[in-house]
Amino acid sequence: MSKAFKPTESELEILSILWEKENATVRDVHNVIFQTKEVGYTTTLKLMQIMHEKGMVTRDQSSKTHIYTPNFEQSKAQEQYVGKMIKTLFSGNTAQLVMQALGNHQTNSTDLKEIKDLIEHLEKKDSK
Amino acid sequence: MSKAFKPTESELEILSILWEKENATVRDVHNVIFQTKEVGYTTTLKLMQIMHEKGMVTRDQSSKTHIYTPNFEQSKAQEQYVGKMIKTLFSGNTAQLVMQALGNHQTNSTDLKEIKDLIEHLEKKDSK
DNA sequence: GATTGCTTACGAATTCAATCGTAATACTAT
DNA sequence: ATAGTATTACGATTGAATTCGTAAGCAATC
Repeated sequence: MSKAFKPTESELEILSILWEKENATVRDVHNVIFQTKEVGYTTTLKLMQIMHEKGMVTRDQSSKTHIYTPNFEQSKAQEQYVGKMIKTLFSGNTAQLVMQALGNHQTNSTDLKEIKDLIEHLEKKDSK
Repeated sequence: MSKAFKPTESELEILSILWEKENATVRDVHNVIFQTKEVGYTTTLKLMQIMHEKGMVTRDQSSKTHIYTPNFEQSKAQEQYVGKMIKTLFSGNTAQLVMQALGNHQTNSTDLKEIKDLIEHLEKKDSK
């Protein structure tokens, strides 16, 4: 089993911004968070410092304004959370999660086709 | 927007058991939790009492041993968590979540067919 | 070279989740 | 009835997450 990766709510929010942007300064991150949450700059700073201590992010401090980079693959987090979600929220029923996701969230036709291809691939595998 | 529903880790675990069983006593819930987690009975009790205070569960206290029932639809929780997950873990890409789920978790052929039907239905809708 | 404005560093306070011990209460079987 | 067992109630503790205030450092500008 790979190392347990268990960011808190706030940490996950910051990570998601870092994943999106590849890397970012505290100011960058704070600006995004501040759009939806009234929170002080030093709060964001502190959180990111703690994340650094925990090894969740790397930081380049060569210039005065530090630049943070996520230290975990987004895909790892995805795997973990999807698994947990299927278990605790969908009683292990993967198909139900899939249907819920597709039913409630827009998906373009290219992506739909891609999913269909995957399913057909799985069906073949299944039958042999 | 419906009321914010934000159970803690432990509360979600308890809810998932209640959803599974329709309703349950503290003992029932504790037995399940205890299989994977060394935790005292009164801890589970306390958690469920707090959940009751918060209105997350209803309890029938007509007999000495109370019976708890979840006060939120599982489907509501699913909706909310799936939405949040797509946003923070998949940068809004629903298809990616679907592929991740299908790729990493067993799904039987009946379910696969059902998903395919849904997709075809969506494609029709899309094109008109 | 003073002033202004960001930035980091750090400590402290606050809040909250989780855990458990103990006591009171009800139920069961002897 | 009494002893034994299971349940609820409740308070207290612990540890972690979150928040922010203040100080100190650095850089650009007047």
